[in-house]
Amino acid sequence: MGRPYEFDREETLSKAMDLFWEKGYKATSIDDLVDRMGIKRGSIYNTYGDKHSLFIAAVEYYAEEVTSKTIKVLESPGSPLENIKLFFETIVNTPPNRKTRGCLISNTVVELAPHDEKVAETVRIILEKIQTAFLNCLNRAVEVGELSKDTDTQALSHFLATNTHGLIVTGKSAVNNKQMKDVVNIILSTLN
Amino acid sequence: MGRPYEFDREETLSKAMDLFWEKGYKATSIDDLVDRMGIKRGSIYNTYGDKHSLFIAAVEYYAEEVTSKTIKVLESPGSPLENIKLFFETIVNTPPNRKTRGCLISNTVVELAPHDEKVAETVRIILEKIQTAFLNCLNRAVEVGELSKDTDTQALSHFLATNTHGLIVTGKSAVNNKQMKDVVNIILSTLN
DNA sequence: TTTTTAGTTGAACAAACGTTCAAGAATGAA
DNA sequence: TTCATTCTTGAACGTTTGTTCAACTAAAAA
Repeated sequence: MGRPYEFDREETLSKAMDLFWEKGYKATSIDDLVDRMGIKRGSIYNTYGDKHSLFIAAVEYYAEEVTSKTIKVLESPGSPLENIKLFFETIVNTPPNRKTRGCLISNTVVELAPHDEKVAETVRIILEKIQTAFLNCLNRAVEVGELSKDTDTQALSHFLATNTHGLIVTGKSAVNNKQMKDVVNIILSTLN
Repeated sequence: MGRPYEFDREETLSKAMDLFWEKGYKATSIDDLVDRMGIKRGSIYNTYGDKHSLFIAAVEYYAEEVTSKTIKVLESPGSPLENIKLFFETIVNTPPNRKTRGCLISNTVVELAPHDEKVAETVRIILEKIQTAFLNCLNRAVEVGELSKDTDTQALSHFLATNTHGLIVTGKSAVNNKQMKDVVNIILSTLN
């Protein structure tokens, strides 16, 4: 068996995720991670491998813990269009200090994905899940009669995914909430 | 007087801008800059100051050379709504290898602005210019009767700015063009 | 021609970087 | 108790990082 871990491997991964989310990949050093995770360098390498592997693990953990919970709103019972509204309201109502973090996935698409095929692939899978969640939600809206039968749900789902990115980036540059609410109203007005 | 420069200070700044645009701030080292700019370390420091100052100069140069040219489409005579259509078509029709670079301003908003007040302020001014260009264009659309008089052009301008960010981020993750065209059609459909 | 000014060059710097590793410590199995 | 296994620890590694600087070189001014 050998000596057992003295730390919770999920808890420390969650802390690493938080730090990467806040600072990005390049700006986060192993020293920073040691401080935040509360375990020594050796334990990080022994448990998660090198920095790159740890980052990918963090992104995947983010997808499981953060993204999939956000997506659940779209899958919940009740009015699909109301769910989409809630989804965007959640983004807009993120507290200012959290808003500057944006979303680890968007951040990674911008910072790392263009130069790192492994990361790009990891992120692509997650983005596809989000877009599929929008699509399913829109298709259900058609089914329950909230959208007309000739709606191009495929196109609309891409539109909503694009606006999700857009709002998250906008939110990073300390924009006032009224502006973001206005934008959300226009997004929602396209769903008729 | 002293010894004259042996290089064109604007040309080398343009090369630095290209590299920061491609790789981001943190991932670009002084060595990388020496290679790309074709001048020695000392000349870089002597001419532009440290890495941070050079980066801000590069962002400002980008605003002058790239952003303001893109914005000019919105200000050109003729149909304002047609100009907006051209603006978004330019984004969608960016060749794939260039598309992964995205936009230096968006990239900077995501990577650096949240942790660097100086950079954040530089970028904020540029974002405001873009948004104002949209606003002016929309107001002109109202004037010439392409939009009804009760249009909330302020809100719409924020919507268009958000979608610009969204499309640029989407374009970074090697998405197919058909999807982006679909999104642009929906964006344009909100202008009635 | 001499002096002053100012850009060029390459070596050098300390600090920060990601990574490795041998020694120590805690567990279950023999 | 001894052994094998495996996590913990802290020191150490070689690179890469951003930055500085003294020596050199080219032009204009005296």
